[in-house]
Amino acid sequence: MKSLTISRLAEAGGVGVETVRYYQRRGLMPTPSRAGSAVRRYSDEDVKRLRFVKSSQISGFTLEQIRELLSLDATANRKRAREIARARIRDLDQKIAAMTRARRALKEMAKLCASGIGRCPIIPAFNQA
Amino acid sequence: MKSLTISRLAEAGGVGVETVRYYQRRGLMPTPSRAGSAVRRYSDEDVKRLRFVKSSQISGFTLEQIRELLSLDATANRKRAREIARARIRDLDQKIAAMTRARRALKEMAKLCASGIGRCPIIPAFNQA
DNA sequence: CTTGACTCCGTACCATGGTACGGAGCGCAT
DNA sequence: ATGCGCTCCGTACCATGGTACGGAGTCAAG
Repeated sequence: MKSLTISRLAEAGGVGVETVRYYQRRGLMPTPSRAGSAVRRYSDEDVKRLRFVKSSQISGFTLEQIRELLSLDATANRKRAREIARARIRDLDQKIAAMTRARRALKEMAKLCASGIGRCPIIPAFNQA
Repeated sequence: MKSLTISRLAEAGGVGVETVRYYQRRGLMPTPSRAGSAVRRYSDEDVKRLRFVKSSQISGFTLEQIRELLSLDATANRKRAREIARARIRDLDQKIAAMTRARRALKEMAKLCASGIGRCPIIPAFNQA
């Protein structure tokens, strides 16, 4: 079960060893007991947890929000869990909407820019999109 | 034309005065000449520029990337402008995809969580989505 | 049983994106 | 003309999310 060293865990999660330690200090990753040995060992569950942290980060969540989401996995308070999930979904919807507008604006700018009429008008493209 | 004080500009852009000054230091906002007076004045164009910075930030661009995008507005190098636009669109697509997956996972978790079977399984929800 | 790689932990340092502070000067209304 | 609030500028400080360093200990292959 717990067979990975920290460097293997980090490798599997696509982060550095120092980053894993940082996540431990922030309460995002466990610090397993040393179980007789002098080194701590990690499981595949820990790899999944680490990957969860990474993908949540790409979605723009702060480490604190990710810590909160992870705490839901083990919570008995379903009401709170659903509230938090709803709040994060709202955040995502707003950001996705902003990015979709930005994407449209960049496309529009590239088109006008290619047409060769005047300059590459990025500010109006955004402020209208 | 240039009639706004810095505090009016900041207000119109929804940021603080110190933030505008910071953007000036970072080359994102102009530092207009004092034109005889002791205070610098800003135009509606500057307000638009400031709003552009703000909305680009929500889309996850760094200030450096935003500075680059702003520089396109005045550039004659259309090829470079289109390349940069394409790069930023790729960034957006990746982030939008990640966020869409995260949204689906949160929805799924909320559903399972509401059903009352077992816990609120957030990690598997993400790692499958 | 040594040697080289890895672990552990504390602490320091870094970049990004601000926010706050403080002194000096200016400008407008009373 | 005087005061209140704003401006200007430099500098300091802050939170977030790492990254680096250094010393002591450990493990495992030769």
